[in-house]
Amino acid sequence: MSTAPDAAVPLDDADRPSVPAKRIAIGDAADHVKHSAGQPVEIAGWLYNLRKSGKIVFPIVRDGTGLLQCVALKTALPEETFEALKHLTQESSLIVRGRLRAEARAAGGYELDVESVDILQHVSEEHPYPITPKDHGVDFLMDHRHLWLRSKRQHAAIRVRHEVIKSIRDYFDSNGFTLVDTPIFTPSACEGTSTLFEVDYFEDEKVYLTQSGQLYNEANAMAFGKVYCFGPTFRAEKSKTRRHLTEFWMVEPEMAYADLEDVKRVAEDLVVYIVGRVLENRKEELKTLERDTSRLETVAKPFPRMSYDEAVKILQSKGSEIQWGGDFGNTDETLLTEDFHRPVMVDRYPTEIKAFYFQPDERRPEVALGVDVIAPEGYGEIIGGGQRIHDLKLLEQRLDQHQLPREAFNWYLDLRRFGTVPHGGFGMGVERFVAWMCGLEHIRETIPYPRMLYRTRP
RNA sequence: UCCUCAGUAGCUCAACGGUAGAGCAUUCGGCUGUUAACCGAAGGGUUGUAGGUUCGAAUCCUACCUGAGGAGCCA
Repeated sequence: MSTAPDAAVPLDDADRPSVPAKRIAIGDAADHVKHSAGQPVEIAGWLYNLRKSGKIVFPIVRDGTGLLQCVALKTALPEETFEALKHLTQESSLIVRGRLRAEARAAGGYELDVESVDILQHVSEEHPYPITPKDHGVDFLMDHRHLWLRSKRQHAAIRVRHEVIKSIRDYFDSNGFTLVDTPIFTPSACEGTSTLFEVDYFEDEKVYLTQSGQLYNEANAMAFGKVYCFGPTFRAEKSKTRRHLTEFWMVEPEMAYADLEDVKRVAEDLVVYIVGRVLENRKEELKTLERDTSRLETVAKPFPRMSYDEAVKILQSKGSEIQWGGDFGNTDETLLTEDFHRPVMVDRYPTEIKAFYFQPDERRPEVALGVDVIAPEGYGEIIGGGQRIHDLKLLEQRLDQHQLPREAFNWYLDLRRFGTVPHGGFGMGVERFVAWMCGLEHIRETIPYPRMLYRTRP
């Protein structure tokens, strides 16, 4: 379709309305009724569902901004128009014209009295739209993800995602951060731990899809002071859980002249800001998703803070098998947050289980100045970050300990040779955040086209 | 990679060793206020694949394929 959104669609003369109708979005229905009630309007959309009863038909139209019930009366319309509407199939594309009014009996509160209709495409009866208003299984829905996005719940989740992303950008843009994007093709592992997707790069060369922009972020922070990058990230781990994707979006701020406490302050501030924006601007979507928003309204500063040492003690007292030195499993994370209605910040993890670039605590080198923010309600780690090593000697030592090739990190070591300063930052996973906002069981519904262990289509 | 569970009509499921069935979707008919509308009728099947047990297998057994959930790893 090359038709521009506002272009007029050719009409048969018989159907041409006597008064030109103004194209409006369903989302603006309330506004229209308030200010221009009685004026003819047209809605360009798709048939969501249709109920009929003899001489009256109720087509429900969606246009991407909402759903609108229309009413077509046999007595008020030409025979062909009424019959065409009566037999219209799900997801057929159409433009309806008529008068809009408030109507308590219609879902959404507004209703359009149909005066004329253009049907752009009547979906064939031989191959009807596969997603019916009844229940479907996950496998079937995932195979039809390109169509599933038209459904109410999926639509709502993606709009919440949009709000989360926009508020992340707004937060950093209005707090002195510069967007400096980092490459997606990278020559080697950023952290040396997770598995990477390997890509053929012309003749003889291999590159990898980025698993974090952090190392480049550190260079950018030394150039701009406060920066963030925001893009897709790839992990070739064979994780098969409801919290994992192989391709996901991550925002990573990095600040020069910053320590662990600065990192914690920004992380907390950011989370509170996003939650506030979602609650303010996505009420309808959260309602569609049946999200209990009281669990989000309690998200305010300050977040409970604890050290890794304390967290281990709490977990042990709650019956966890965890020993000092181990990383938290998903059940551990849920246990840690169950007494709070806010995200929990845990800092000073064992240096052993953290990436090579984490700054060890001067007084206790066995712990690193890293912090994780764990979301409540079992949504797990949404933020991980901390203070980076700024001392050249120490960083070289850590590279050796991790058996990482010094040569590949030479440019990274330059950052410690030329005006090194304490600095830090974190990464926040967008999809886990959105899953938490929406109260979703599975992360796959938070991204339009999820890429998972055994699913790369559509 | 490991463990557990599931594949029956386009979809969601039932039938659990003895004639494969219902709801939705589709088609036809009825209904002027429906809310996943309702009522009546019709069409629609190599029960994931291959083998085995049995007089008889959707059902029991074996292997494989596909999917889901969990573990580990992580955001």
